[in-house]
Amino acid sequence: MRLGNGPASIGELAEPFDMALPSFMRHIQFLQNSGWINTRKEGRVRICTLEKQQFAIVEDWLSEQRALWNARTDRLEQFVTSKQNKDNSR
Amino acid sequence: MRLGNGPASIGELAEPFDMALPSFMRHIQFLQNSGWINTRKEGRVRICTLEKQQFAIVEDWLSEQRALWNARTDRLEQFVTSKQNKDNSR
DNA sequence: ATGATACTTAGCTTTATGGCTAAGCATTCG
DNA sequence: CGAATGCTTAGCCATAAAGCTAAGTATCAT
Repeated sequence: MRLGNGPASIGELAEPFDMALPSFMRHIQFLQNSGWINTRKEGRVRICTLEKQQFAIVEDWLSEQRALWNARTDRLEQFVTSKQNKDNSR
Repeated sequence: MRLGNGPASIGELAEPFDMALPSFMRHIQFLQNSGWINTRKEGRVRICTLEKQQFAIVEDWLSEQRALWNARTDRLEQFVTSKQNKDNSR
């Protein structure tokens, strides 16, 4: 959430958490390895930024999947409905 | 992905995986506790279905967050640009 | 040049995770 | 009724995760 406001240093990100810095760093590294954030070193400070494209990718994937599911559900409902109509018309 | 096609039994879902059934069950339970799927018992068979709303919630959250970030970035760019203009007009 | 700052690295400990087998319990088939 | 099927429960084990402290390194400020 914090990174949504723009870049921040490790120290700033870690500050609200009751956790030793090395422990916090591993979370940062994990997020970077997973492609959610990027980091660069500015002097002795490491700056973190959000990898916004990654979030766009996830959103697109979700959107696509849901569209597929819904299309399938629609076809199923259509089938059930048409079957009902046939039965009713007997 | 399989559940996107419609409901399926534990056995059917587990079949492609080289994993003992109890182990697989824990994955199912985890997904259910996390709200991604739902299950019901039909005779001795347990049927799993996708909790589509959950995916919609995530998609909405992502969409909202990204909109916020982009709005902020836009304002930042606008600020930088307007500052540039002032500097240029001296 | 020294001390302070902001991470980093190394190494350790505790706990959680993810897997297994064996045995149990309903439900369905013959 | 007895056997087969489809999970479930119980209990165990190996490994990975997530934390810590202590010590190290590279900047920055004086």
